Amino acid sequence: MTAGTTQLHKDRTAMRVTISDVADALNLTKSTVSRAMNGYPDIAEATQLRVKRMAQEMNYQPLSHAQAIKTGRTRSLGLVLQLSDHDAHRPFLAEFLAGLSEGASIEGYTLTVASADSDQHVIESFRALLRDGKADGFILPRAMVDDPRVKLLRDADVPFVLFGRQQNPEGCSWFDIRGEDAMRDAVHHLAALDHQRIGFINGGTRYAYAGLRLQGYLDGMASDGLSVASELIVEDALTMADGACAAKKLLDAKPPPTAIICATDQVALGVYRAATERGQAIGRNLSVVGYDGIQEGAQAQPALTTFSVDNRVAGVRLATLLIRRIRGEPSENLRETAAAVFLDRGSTGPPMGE
Amino acid sequence: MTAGTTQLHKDRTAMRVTISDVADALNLTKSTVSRAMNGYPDIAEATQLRVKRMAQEMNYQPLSHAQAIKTGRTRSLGLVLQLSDHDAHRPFLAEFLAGLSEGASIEGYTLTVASADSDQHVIESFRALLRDGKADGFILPRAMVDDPRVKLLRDADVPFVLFGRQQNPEGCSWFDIRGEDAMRDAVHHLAALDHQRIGFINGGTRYAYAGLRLQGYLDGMASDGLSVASELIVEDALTMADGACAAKKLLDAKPPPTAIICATDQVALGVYRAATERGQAIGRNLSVVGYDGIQEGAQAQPALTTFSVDNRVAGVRLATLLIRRIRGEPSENLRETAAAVFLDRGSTGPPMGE
DNA sequence: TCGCTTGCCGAAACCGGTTTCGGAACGCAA
DNA sequence: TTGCGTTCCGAAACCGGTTTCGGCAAGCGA
Repeated sequence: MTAGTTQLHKDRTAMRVTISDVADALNLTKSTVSRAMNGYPDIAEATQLRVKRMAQEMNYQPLSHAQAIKTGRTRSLGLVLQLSDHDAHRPFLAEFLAGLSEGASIEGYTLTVASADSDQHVIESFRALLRDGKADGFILPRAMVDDPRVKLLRDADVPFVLFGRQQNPEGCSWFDIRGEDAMRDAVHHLAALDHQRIGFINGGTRYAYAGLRLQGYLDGMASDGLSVASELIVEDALTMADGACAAKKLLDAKPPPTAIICATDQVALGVYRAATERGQAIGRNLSVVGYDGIQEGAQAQPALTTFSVDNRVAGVRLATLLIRRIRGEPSENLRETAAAVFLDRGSTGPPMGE
Repeated sequence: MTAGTTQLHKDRTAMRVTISDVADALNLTKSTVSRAMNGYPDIAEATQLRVKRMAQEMNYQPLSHAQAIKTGRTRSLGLVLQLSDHDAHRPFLAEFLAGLSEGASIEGYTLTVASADSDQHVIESFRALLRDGKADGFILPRAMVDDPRVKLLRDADVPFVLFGRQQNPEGCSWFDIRGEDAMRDAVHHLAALDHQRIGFINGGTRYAYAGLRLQGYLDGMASDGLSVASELIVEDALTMADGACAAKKLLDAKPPPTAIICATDQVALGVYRAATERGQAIGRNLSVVGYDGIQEGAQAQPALTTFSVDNRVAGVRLATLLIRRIRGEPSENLRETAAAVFLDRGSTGPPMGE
């Protein structure tokens, strides 16, 4: 009785099954069980099987912090959020976290989250988490162009994975969405509608994605035989307000663009605002394409045509990549990209001759 | 040389200062150092001081997972996010996390985050985190009316704190914003503008806050001598769409309300949409008051009058309360509430006689 | 002066694992 | 048979802490 097979034991450690329990049950020593569990070659295959089966049966799982004391690794992934970041990524955070913790838990890892409000504090967080063995490696959200986190962790030989790519790939692993492909596709989409003057509002230049997306836009324009006008390109727009401001500038060009591609949905919504203020009808007088797939875009009038990014999947992939990295796979084997999904909604249409 | 005082050690454990190092430096045994650090009474006060000073000087900090193996506690706070939750709380998440990890790190704790997509999985996450010593206690965001998490953790005698209050307070600690006061103040604000027919759209009834806010609304109406019309109250609106739907229902009442108080900003923005579709001008034909202080409210036209909640502070408070709870303080000493801050913006005005 | 408490600390066991080392048992060739 | 190399596992040390236990020395009263 009392056994409470799956209860949240009141009496703490009372009923944890330890490695010794398993060893006793098999008439082996704990050293043998340990080596069997960890796949050491000097254990007979039959024994290894017996041990693993029994462990399964007894529901034994080694205590991560007990192994950590010897191995130094505690089966947890570190994530340091940088808050001074404008709010752009906040809507993604929940899904991203869900993905990370899902990917982590599949392999028996957990996720440790810290936050910091400056580059300096991010570094300090890394150090503290490592020092205390609270993280075996790190996920770096929002890869930056000259990322100080990368420099640090690479030099220190600490495993990490980036959400986003890196110019100098040495020692870097990553998962990323091919934003450049999306921008190129956006151009094609608009060109197919007969747009000629297509503007581009890019995101924060400190982020690695900006360079890629700009290139995608340029490639698209070139491959469609469209000429690129420098006055139709604005860089470094982060917020909705930035987007509105940039849109005004673009709409003041002469001739103005008939379509604007935005590196982020936030910015695209800013374009909505600016255009609406000028009495331009989105999707008719002005076509807009965004990127990210944030919810506000779906609710805008008309719904924003955009490329949606699955941040949950990104989290899952990043977690599994990091775990493989921690387990010793070389970083160059651990690089993945995926495509964004085009959502053709209401904010594009053929250009209006006026 | 090479010492690399504060480097992110490449060579792993190589240079960690252990309890034995401190003991050697003082010509004491590690048992003495341990007891001194933990304030055992059988250590001379002078010795305790010497030890602590030396520890400070040598930058010694016990390895949490080394102590955990004996004590069972690992100095980390658990947070299990429930994703099936509609997206309402997502914008808050970043600030909330920042607050939590800030409050945690002040006391040398870290934050472990997991996620789940059902009540059942939440429970399993709790269990897994406890089992592996990944959490000494839990923060429970979004207190629910009959919260299964509370039942479980209370019975299991695991420390936890709620963001939100609980009807049956036994064993519960919490931090909460007094939404009922806000709703009451909203009524007063509108009554002072001469509104008589004031509608109320409440949030999800499964959440603990809904009951409180409704009561606040009712109290406010009563204390201002206004009569409450049941057709002007809608419960259980979670999303913007719900808000729009509820608003339509209210506006169909005869006579319709001249003002609507919403338990959340999300819902208030839904009211915006519904009202605008009917050609009602917010702030003129219809006054609206929200609650939460989300960013979209500030950008709406006109800016939404609301009560802003500081989720970062909430996180800090919750973390420190939980740590005190873990350290043994009785739960009834660990209950705090704070006021929301009224943001008088553009969405309210005197009722228009028509 | 003696015995007994009390204050303070060291010795050693312990926590739940990992890892090194050595040796028993076995197979096989000489 | 002996000798030798493998295969496989047990014994024991170890990781960095905590905690129990016991003993020494000082302090105290008789």
